[in-house]
Amino acid sequence: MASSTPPTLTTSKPYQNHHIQGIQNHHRRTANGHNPHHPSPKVSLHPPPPKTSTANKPPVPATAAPYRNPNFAPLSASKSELAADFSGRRSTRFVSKMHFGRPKANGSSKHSVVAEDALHQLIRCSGDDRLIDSVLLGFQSKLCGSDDYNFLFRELGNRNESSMAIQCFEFAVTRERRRTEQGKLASSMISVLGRLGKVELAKKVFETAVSEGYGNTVYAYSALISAYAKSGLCDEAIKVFDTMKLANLKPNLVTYNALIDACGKGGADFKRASDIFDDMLNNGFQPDRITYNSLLAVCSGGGLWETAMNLFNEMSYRGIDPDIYTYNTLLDVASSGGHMDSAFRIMAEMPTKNIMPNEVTYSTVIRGCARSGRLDQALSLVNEMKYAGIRLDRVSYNNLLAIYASLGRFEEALNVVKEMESTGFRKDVVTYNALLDGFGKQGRYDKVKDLFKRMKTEKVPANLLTYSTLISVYLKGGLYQEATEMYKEFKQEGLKADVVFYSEIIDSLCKKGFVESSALLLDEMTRKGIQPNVVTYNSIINAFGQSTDTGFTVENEQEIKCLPSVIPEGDADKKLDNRDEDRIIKVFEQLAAGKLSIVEKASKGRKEIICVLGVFRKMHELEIKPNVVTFSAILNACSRCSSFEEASLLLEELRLFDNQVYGVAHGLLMGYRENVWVHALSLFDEVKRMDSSTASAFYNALTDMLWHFGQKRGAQLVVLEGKRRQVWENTWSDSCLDLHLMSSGAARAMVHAWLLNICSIVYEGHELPSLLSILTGWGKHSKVVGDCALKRAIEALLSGMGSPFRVATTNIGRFISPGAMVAAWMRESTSIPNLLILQDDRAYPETPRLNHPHLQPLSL
DNA sequence: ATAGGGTTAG
Repeated sequence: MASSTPPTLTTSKPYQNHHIQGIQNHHRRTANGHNPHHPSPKVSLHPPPPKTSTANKPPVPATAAPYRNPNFAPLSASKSELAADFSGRRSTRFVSKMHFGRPKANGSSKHSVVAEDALHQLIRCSGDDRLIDSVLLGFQSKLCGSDDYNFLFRELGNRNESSMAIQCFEFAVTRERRRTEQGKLASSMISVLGRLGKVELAKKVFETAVSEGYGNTVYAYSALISAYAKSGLCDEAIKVFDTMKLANLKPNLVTYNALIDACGKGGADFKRASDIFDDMLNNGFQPDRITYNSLLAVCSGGGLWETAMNLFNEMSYRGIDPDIYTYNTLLDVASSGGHMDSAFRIMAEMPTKNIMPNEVTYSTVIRGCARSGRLDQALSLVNEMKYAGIRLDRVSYNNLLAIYASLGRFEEALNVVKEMESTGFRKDVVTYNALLDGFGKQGRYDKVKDLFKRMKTEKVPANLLTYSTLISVYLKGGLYQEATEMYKEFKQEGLKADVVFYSEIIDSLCKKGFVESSALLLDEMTRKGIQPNVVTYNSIINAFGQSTDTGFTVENEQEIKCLPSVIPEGDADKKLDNRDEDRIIKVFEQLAAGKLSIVEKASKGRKEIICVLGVFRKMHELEIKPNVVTFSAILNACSRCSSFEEASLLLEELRLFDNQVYGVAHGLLMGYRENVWVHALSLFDEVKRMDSSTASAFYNALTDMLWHFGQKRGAQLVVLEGKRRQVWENTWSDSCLDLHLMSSGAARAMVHAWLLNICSIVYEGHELPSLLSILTGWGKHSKVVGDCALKRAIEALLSGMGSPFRVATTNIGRFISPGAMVAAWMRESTSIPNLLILQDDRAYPETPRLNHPHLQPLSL
């Protein structure tokens, strides 16, 4: 396929990033691979045949077992890497997920009773180094070897006495003569520190051990790798691994497993993990269950559902039985990617394999349900869980109350809190943050203030998240005074802002229309050494053209410049240094004082595009990789442009970021549909690998943009392709059309196609169902300003055609008409089909050379 | 050496 690339797709790029290489690589592979392209993009107005999914069935091994079964999707498949790259999962996720000090599951500790004695005596002399040494001296002869010391290190660590643990370690290691025993002590100490998240201390112990001559063991290296893994420091773990090879030590299975684990916890691309896996195979190691479980965890971070399924199948092919970890991790991949039907199927399969779902299983799937809006299912799972005799733990409770709180169902949320407390769990910071967020989003500022006070009286310390939640709640509510107070308190507490903190403030300001102030903070965070990420940028790009009541001016124009790169570097630096200011405070105080006010609309548009282009420039400078959300945002921004010229400035950004996406968007926009359709299809293949809301958002953005600029037929083709791929998970039947997940452009294109289909039923002399209905919901998925109420757009469309559809009295998001009336309307006028058939404003004849046989014109 | 929780874009 696609060997002759049209010129639009080969334009050179300002910088080659992995993403673009990923796409190219991917295409090379799939072109020869086992996963042939969609056979025919022939457009039909009829619903596609039900998708026959093979993803869930284990492939049948072709012949006698090869070393690696070629039937399985290659582990090093670049498509996985691409999907991970493209989907824009948050990179900070794993750090926030860590919980250190989780007690070890296997309770078979090999320590002696004496060790427990020693522990208690040691704890009593906390803080007195000499006393500690004398206690240790007293026990020296009675403690038996590394098992006892391991116990001491771990227990002291769990009691927040890691410096005492290290003292014990030093005591033991200096009195130990045997190298191997010293080595064991060191590995044990390293892994204890690692588990506590004290990776720097672990590293120190390791380095000392190496220089003293007892640390050069595969165990010490593996322990350090694992320590980095637990802190999500994948790069560091890999560095240790490389050093290990240089030191002529052979990694073992545990080393490899720890390294793969590091990839998962560090949010690395799947490619990295699979390279390690390949290296492992090449060195003659057979992967075990933990290897696969760790690989599955990498999929979870990258949202790689297909890859996870392949791995799961590959496991059974190798005869490795899944365990509860396998299932829970697999469920995590499914649930976090929105594949809830698969999640339920897998969960139902567990008991048949004699693996019973536990509280982790349930909370994983419940969370997935909640995220994909399946509230009823989430709640019935909670009941199922209770019925099965699985007690809710802290995570489950917090999970559940967060679901209620986020829906504004506070009574139920508070009931969960009560139940949680009656079970013996006190409210923790997670509980409070969820409640604050929930009440805040509903504008219940009285409750927010109340809760925050309660938090203090109950001595639950507020953390970074608490403050960032509060600040953005107040900003979005226009309570600038309160936002300022919270920010001041946050600084007083000595908490450090991070990228998420800034991003949230930036987003809140954007949502209030203060795009330029946001750009200012973007500038400041960079200077303070906090790297903005793609989410930060996407917030600002999304804000482009979103009109709000509030514009932006400053009393002193010189004071604020939104285009950091335009200011000569030196000047800008000097400005900041001279004042040593905190711009957040400055912006907040201006807001509170009402000094940021409305600006003339015409000049606002111009200012904004300059500002956003400056933001793009900085994104390039920092080499921040855009993701599909960025692309959707750019396309949505195009839809908000009033002129083609303005839109092309934005499209140019798309081109600089990604030629394939640009090629498709631009090609369809310009009417080169026939030439780019093959590329469009392969782009849609990529998009379909993402979670469903990401995928539908992209389709929505692309169709809105095409529709906005008059390429209605192109928009329709995209929509039909999306429908074929079940992007919107919606129904299309002869009696009902469900548009509720679609943007207004996509929905309108869809309505045309659907009515045309109805028309053909009528013209063929068949009877229509007695009632036809079109569901719109509330149209929150369209980003086109002034066009954003899907319902209104559809209403206008339907009435404009003189159709008999009317809003249902029982459901304002639904248009209905008796089938007979629709049939009468269609028969009445011969011009209906012409009304329904969409045309592109710009269309070019097909280039004969690229005339693909499957690109036939749409026919009735 | 392996599993679930709270924060940012859509």
